[in-house]
Amino acid sequence: MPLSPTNQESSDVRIWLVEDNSTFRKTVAQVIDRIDGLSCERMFASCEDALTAFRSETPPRVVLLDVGLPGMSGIDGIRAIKALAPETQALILTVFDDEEKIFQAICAGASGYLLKTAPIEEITTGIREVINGGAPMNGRIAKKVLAMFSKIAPQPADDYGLTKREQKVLHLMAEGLIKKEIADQLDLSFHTVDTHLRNIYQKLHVNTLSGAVAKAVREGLVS
Amino acid sequence: MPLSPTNQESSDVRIWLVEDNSTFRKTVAQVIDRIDGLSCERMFASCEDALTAFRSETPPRVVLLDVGLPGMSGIDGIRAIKALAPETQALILTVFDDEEKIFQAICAGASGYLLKTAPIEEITTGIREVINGGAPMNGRIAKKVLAMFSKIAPQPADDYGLTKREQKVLHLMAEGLIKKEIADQLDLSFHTVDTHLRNIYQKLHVNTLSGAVAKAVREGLVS
DNA sequence: GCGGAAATCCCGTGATCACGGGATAGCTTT
DNA sequence: AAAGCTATCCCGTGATCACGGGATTTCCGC
Repeated sequence: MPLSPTNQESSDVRIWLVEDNSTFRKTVAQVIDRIDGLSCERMFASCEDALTAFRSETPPRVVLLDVGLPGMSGIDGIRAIKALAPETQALILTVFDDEEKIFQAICAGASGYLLKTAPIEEITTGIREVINGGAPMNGRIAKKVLAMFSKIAPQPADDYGLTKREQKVLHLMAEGLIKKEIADQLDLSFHTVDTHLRNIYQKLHVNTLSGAVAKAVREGLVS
Repeated sequence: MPLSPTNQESSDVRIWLVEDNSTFRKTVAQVIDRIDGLSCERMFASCEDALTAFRSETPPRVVLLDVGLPGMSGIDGIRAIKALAPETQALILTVFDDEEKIFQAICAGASGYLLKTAPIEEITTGIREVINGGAPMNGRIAKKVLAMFSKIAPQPADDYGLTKREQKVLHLMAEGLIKKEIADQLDLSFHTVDTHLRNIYQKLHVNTLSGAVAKAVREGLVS
């Protein structure tokens, strides 16, 4: 005799699933439903269908998305879902583990990245993690995220020995001001600004204003 | 009767530990040694001591580092260790979970970020993970990493309706070329480049070349 | 097939820039 | 005290830019 007639859906964490492969979809749904406290409430075969539901129903706590969907991709799906329901945590569930996909998914607002090739329990533990404020990721994925991070983030960035004044001039140039305006703003003569600029050219090894500004912005020499 | 006289250190994964609190250091070492296949071979109270060993001995597979060490910090320690032994995986083990520390640690080359406040088993599972090519992170940390990532990375970025040709011109401008040079390179007349540039100014709402280039570089309109 | 956008080309003028020459004053380093 | 760097200022010239006018062709959508 069961302990309760099991009608506690109201307290279950609601989960939606977007996956075009019906076999895999059903398997995942079953696994989720078997977990206490989780309920795979809705399933969709496409982002378009899911978005319709997001527009008309109470959004779930968590949504699992495949990447390789017909029509709108899971990546774009995340973006759209996040726009409609920022509180919903989106988890990517896919076979792709290339940096490009991971990168795009994270930037679109994914809260985690699970691999279909992993044991299915990783999905349920992943869901638990994301509910607890975590960001579940397959180990290899996490490694790649860190690698990408340290790659894109830090430029030790020479300042090319620019003086304070030169930096200031360069900064205002990157704002689109012309020499005369900079001179006014810094309460200098036009000629002074001109001289500073010449020194900047020399130090940055450029000979045009656009080149200097581009280099400055690219390498973070200016705000 | 034990199955073997336990002298298989040679096949154990060697781990070093850098932690100034002697109590915690011994605890962690014990926990690690108790795990089959892991051996906490050396312990240090400072990065300086550890670095001496890194210079004279065979580097370990994994090194655990505290952040708040006297003398050289664990962050700088990672950088130094990675320079001496790029193959060694460095794990941060600390009480700090602020974005700045995490950020710096990752950029220094950390392979994971474990919290002292977490159950101690997380340390051993973390070591296993990193050995298997993963990047162990506390859930909250992982979340923060993703958040930072999507913040610093890429803006959806309007292209301001720039045409192909305009983009190309803008790109070359950001390389520091002058109109004449661009005209030559694209096999165009000077006047054409000039016209394109005017249209660019209009679309970007700027009225100087430097302003356009700065905007383009800042918003990723050009490579 | 007709309008519109994109891409191409042209002229001229006044503003701005790049860079060649300078110079002076203050401050640090030696 | 001399040397070196920074910051400031000045002149002039030729190159380049910004922008006001145009113009023609091609291609795409309706």
